[in-house]
Amino acid sequence: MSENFNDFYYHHPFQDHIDHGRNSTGAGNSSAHMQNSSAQNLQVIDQSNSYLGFTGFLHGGFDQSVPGSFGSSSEAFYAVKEEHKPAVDGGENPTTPNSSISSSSTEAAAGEEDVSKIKKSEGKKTSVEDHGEDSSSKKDGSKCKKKGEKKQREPRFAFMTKSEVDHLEDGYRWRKYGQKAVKSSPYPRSYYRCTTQKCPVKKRVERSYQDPSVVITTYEGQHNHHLPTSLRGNVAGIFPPSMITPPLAMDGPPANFPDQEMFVHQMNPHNIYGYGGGGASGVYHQQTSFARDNQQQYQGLKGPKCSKEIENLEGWINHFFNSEERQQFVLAHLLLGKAALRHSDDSSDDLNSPLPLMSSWRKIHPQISHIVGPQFIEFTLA
DNA sequence: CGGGTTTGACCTGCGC
DNA sequence: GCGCAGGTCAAACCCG
Ligand SMILES: [Zn+2]
Repeated sequence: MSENFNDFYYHHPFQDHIDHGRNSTGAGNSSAHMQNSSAQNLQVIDQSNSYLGFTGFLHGGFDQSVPGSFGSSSEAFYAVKEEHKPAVDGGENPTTPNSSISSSSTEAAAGEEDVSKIKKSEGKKTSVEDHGEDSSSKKDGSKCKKKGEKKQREPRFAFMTKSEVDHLEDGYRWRKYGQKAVKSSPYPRSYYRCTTQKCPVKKRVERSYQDPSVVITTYEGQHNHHLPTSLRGNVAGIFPPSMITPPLAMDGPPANFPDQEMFVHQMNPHNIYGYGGGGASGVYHQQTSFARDNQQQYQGLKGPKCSKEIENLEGWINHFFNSEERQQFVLAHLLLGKAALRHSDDSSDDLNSPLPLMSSWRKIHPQISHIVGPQFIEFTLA
């Protein structure tokens, strides 16, 4: 009952020296086949309230008609957050889901270590080992950076997921290539790279030091291949095959997709893993509801106010929905974001009613097939 | 053995 | 220039 998640509030100045011991690092369960740790732990997530917030935080994506003085460079920050509680077992016990969207005007300050600190250069590796014979120095700093060929940071997508498992299964295979201690956090950050050859995608995984139950996964880059067949089954049930296929088929997505995105998302791993069963239709199981009284807790969250943001979001939702884009997570989050957005913006609706109403979701996106219970929605993306 | 994880060294950008 | 912090590398391990 102790809702200690009020600190979800993203970035935080660094003045918390929470160096209480060090969490046992990697936790080791990073086996490619998640199953093991996925299911059991999620039970832990037992909040008494549910809420969802959406934060639109962009800059550079399009004219900064957004009031607040956000970010600094061309960064965008979106945050969708939701808390849920496994009210499933045995059926559902709707606990009077309140609905509300937190929207404060705080400079969301993109996650300090996640988004804002993205540096531009990192292409240091030199795959050309042409040096002479000696070259005793290992990697040596003499990297011949190809002129202006510096790889710029690609879009990043960060997800905050409430989970006991550090490394969440997402359908792709990853190889860990590093781990570092995070500045003011007892938890380490792990670096992974997609094992598919030639695929540039990387991701970082770290546990929030503010809320240890939350895992922050940051993806960088786009896969240039489809999901490994071996693992496909695990997510096939979540997203339609059409979204797991060729990426390059993009038909000109809205040009204003933010450079970086931050999604604060909390979902039940159960939905992801345990869902593969179906495999037939793409279903994204998401529990959602709103709690208005939590509102003030999220000063860092705010709903988008300018219609531009909405259009932008809309454009992307459609894009990901219609194209072969396989950013399933992105779509899921965009939908969630839109839902939140709609709710906050459209205050004409009674915020007291739970969002999970067919009519509500229909408005958000027509393709959503049906809803399961007041706190559980089922997006059938097909 | 092949493929993934560990883990300390090494790089690099940045602020002081 | 130094030191810090985020990122990478890669040799040493681990494990099926
Ligand atoms: Zn990949």
